[in-house]
Amino acid sequence: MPQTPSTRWCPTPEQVMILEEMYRSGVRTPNAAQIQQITAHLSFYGKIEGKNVFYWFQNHKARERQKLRRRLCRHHQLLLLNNHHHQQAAGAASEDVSPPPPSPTTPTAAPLTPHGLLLPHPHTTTTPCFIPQGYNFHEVTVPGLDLVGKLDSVETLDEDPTAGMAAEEWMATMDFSASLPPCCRPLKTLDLFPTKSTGLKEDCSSSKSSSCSTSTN
Amino acid sequence: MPQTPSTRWCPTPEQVMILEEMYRSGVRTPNAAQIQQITAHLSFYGKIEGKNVFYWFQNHKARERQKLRRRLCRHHQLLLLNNHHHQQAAGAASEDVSPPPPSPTTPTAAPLTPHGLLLPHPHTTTTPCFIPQGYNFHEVTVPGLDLVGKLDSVETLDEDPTAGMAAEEWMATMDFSASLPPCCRPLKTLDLFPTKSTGLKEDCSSSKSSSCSTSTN
DNA sequence: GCAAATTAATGATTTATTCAAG
DNA sequence: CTTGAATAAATCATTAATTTGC
Repeated sequence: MPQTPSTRWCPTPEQVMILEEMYRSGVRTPNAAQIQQITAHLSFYGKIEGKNVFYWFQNHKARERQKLRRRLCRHHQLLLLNNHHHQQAAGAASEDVSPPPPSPTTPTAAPLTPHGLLLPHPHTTTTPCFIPQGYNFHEVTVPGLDLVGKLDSVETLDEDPTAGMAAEEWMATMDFSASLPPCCRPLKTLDLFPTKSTGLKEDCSSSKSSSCSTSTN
Repeated sequence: MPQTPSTRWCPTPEQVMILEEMYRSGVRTPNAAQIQQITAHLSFYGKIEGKNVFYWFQNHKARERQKLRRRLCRHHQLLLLNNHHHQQAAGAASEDVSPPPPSPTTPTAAPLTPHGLLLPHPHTTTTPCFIPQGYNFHEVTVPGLDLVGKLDSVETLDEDPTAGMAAEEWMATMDFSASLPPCCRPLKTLDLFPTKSTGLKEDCSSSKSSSCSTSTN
């Protein structure tokens, strides 16, 4: 018998297909209920857990972003190079970089508080490379698709407790604290247990400069 | 009646005290079972959920690290300054930087827990600034404490499926996919739903240089 | 004293980074 | 090398402290 329980989830092609379709349709950070539904749906095609769905979207989102970033970076560098060498090099970009919409009238006003005060900590981070602030590569919601269905159809609660939920919060929907035996309420003494040792990282003058640097590993 | 449901958890002093005590005792990233127990314990003192415990440890860990980092930074800068000016300035440090023990013969062996368990992946990251690799500021386990108790006492399973679990994984312990009504297996069509728009950030050549830079606002 | 205005803490979310299985 | 899994860092957002003018 296979004694290797295969520690990690191995998605079937159908599962991947469906997940990708959902992603393409705009799903990025499904909430608890949505993850439940997706999981239930995909479990028809193979073994799957909620956390698999959760991680999949997390990873896919991150890696799409990273991919795009890399592409834009390459594009940028090419442009610089071309500008430098004074060559026109029409369609030289090796990959079709989806044209970043300049977002003509992005309100992105300065961090002015409703009180009319300058914010002490301008969260509008330093304008990256040349990526427009509000540019989201895949937020477009293709309305004609019905692979991705109404995920919040069950239980049309009016109060909808898990309304704005997203990401990790889904883990909180089931308050399992009630699933404990009633005997462990005042649990007077607890023993200590080991923890993972993670040393300090980061520097005083952190200069990450990581992304897009054609890592030659 | 208070119509403000108070979206976020407001820990009671007792809860904070206990959590801090646990942290001091070495708890850093409790796993699902541990979180369950802690939650059950703390729920005696006030409303609390598992995710609150999870977040608390996450935040506390991060912020302790950050605090220490800052202190070390200041210390470092002071040292540099003093070395530069060739002044001895004995105890000039404005804050008591917990002296990073040079640990002459720190066996800093792999993260071996008191239980004799090897931790999954030590994440021995790139050596930062000047912080010794295996230096964990609060990993010391004070053995005489019984505020923190044996958290993994319930259910001494032999197979122990959630053995090396930690952090977010606790959310996966309850495979709620089974808690769904059996009717929703092949869920043929799902409707799309809106997602939060989160734009790109980060740069190609990111140079944040944020921390420790005595911001003169 | 107090209440609006700010600031500091900190709970909650999202993003980036890293590890390692396949 | 791809990608599932896990963790850390960054960020957002709300509450508590604290300040400030009256």
